[in-house]
Amino acid sequence: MAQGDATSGRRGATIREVAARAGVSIKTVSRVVNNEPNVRPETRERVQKAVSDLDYEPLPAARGLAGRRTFSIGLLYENPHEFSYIQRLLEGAYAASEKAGHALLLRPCTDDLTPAMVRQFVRQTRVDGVLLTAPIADRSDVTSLLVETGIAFAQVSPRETNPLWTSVSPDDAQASRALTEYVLRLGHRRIGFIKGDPKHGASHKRLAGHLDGLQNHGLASDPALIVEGRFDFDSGKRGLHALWQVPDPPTAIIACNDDSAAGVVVAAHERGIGIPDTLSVAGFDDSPTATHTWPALTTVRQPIAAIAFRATELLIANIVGEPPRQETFECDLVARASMTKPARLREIGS
Amino acid sequence: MAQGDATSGRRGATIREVAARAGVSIKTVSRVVNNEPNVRPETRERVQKAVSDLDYEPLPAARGLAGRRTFSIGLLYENPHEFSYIQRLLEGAYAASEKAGHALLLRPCTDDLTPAMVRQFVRQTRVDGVLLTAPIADRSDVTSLLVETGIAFAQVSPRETNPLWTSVSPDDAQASRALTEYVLRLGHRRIGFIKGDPKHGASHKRLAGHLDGLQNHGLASDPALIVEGRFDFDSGKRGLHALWQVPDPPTAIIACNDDSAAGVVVAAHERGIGIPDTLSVAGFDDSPTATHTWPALTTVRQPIAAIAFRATELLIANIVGEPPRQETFECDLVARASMTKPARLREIGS
DNA sequence: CAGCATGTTGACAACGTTGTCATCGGGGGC
DNA sequence: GCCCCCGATGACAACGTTGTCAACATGCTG
Repeated sequence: MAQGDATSGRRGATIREVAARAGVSIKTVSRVVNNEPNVRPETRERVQKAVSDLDYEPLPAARGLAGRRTFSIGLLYENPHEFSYIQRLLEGAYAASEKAGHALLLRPCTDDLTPAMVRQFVRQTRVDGVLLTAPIADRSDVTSLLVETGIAFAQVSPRETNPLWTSVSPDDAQASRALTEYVLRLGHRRIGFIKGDPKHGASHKRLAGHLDGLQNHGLASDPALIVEGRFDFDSGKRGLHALWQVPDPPTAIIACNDDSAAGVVVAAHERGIGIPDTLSVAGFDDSPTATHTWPALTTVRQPIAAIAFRATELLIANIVGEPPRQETFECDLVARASMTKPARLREIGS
Repeated sequence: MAQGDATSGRRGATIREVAARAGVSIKTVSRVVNNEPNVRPETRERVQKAVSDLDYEPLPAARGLAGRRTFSIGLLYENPHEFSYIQRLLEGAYAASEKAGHALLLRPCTDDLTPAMVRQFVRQTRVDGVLLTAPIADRSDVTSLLVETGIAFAQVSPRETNPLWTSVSPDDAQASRALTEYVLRLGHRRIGFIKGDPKHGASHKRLAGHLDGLQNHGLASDPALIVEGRFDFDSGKRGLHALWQVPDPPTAIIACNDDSAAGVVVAAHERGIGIPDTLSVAGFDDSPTATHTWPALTTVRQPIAAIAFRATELLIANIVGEPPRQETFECDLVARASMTKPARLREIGS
């Protein structure tokens, strides 16, 4: 099977030829190919041999026409700030699709996405289901449309889960709490926080986790230390400027993703603020950016490829009748040079 | 899913219903929908009205089965170092696919891609054609396979063009020459060059353009100033270390992409080399990285979304019988803070 | 005015698979 | 020993569209 097939590579074998070679009806071939029950093991084996002998591959168009399934799923995503995020997501989604023999259809979106556009995509492609990635996963007009039209879907990193819908998310709140507690353990007491894009559920969860972490250590949060952001580099720069104007400024800043953390680092350089000497910085996502800043960023690694893989698996399972599930993945703290003990503690030794 | 009940609008109109409403045969509807000639304008209009009244959308599966086309194209790409590159490429390819009413099927690849894998992808999905992005565009085993099996394809940024094949590329050599001449005009005479991944045609073209630029100014290239690289951040760091060991080190470094240029910048910081005071740096691609380093990178903007858009258009045109074409896009120099005149010239004024 | 090319339209047969239902046998309950 | 049930298999009709080819109308040529 390593070399080009002996049969004319032009047109593939049909189910009829397989059936003839195995000495069974086409229906039986169909059963074997689709892993249906009620086929004698001996027959199944014979058919499988014929299939591989002829290098038979069922024609998706014919399957789609005769059955109801197209064996393809759509992936809706909004052009994100961190390109590596969507890239790893695609990787995971593709791997799961391929494993299940499904095609992955792309549908890049912008923030002016309307339900009508989703409807057209679905009607045009006839995908069996769609993967909704954040922040589209939280568009209730989109989910309503899909529920109404009976199209299966799975949410990746939605803000809220719904027991009737399939969803897979990182445990953002927990990860953020752990990061905050790590910062506190290093000795920081004034911690700035730059929020993420409010459209993304992750932004809210990360803030909530941060506040939890502070509370766990008996600290009240200072509203002046929490500033707006939108997940982009400039947000980080603006965030630093805002936080540096606060009387008694922070000794550490947590930004809601690596891009904005990189913005903090660069803005700090521009103002001559030493990192991590004067200011420690951390981000989220462990994107390439995290290791390309100087110094490299302490961050939280999010297994987004695994999350997308699982979401795709669950989506396909749901399409074939499994009940919806909601799952959560743990994230890991990645300590790097951008964050150390505060100067106060370093000076007095320890 | 258990919700098989056909609520309103679940199932779209068929060509038969459209034909009945317009008072014509299904074949005529087919002609109108496919923009075929030989339909009276009056009839065409009547059919179009029926189509929009019923919100008719032809079923791809049925079209694929009856005709030969699936109205879908595959996109093969290798997980790149610069994620934004592939992201913008997807954007362009999607836009063109959508405009032409085609679906875009994703096929992420790794560097262990074999022709057999491509073959399986094509046979499984039955795409009408594939878009080969660099460096896969240069895999002669892959192009041979596609030629043999008669699958249309278009190359994005191949190393060499072939008059028989469709390809679209940036004018890397010209852009690189322009960048080098820009650096020379600033007054630099010792220019380091960090090569890109040799698998990519762009790497070779950028080097060639650089050498051309030097030659145009009557300068010989110093082999010690040209070092290996692979388009990644670490290449840039290694490149700086290597170039800094050269007696009479460069006052400017051109890296073959922004990621490796960012590596140069960070490595320089680590060694206390001031940028751009002591060393000027430039990259290629104008990725987000270019504005996220400190200082921001002088670079060459490559209109990759437009390139992908055009490649997709040409691919689809080729599928319907147009002859192959080879096109080139110009690139723009983007000057930023990472590159200035050499210190030598700044000190003596001007 | 006959004859012929050309434009417009429709009837019908594919296309390759799955869904439905019928058929055939054999094993177990009574 | 009879009957029923169920597992295994196949015949055949969809599924919704396009390709082929024939039929008919129209306008132009000679």
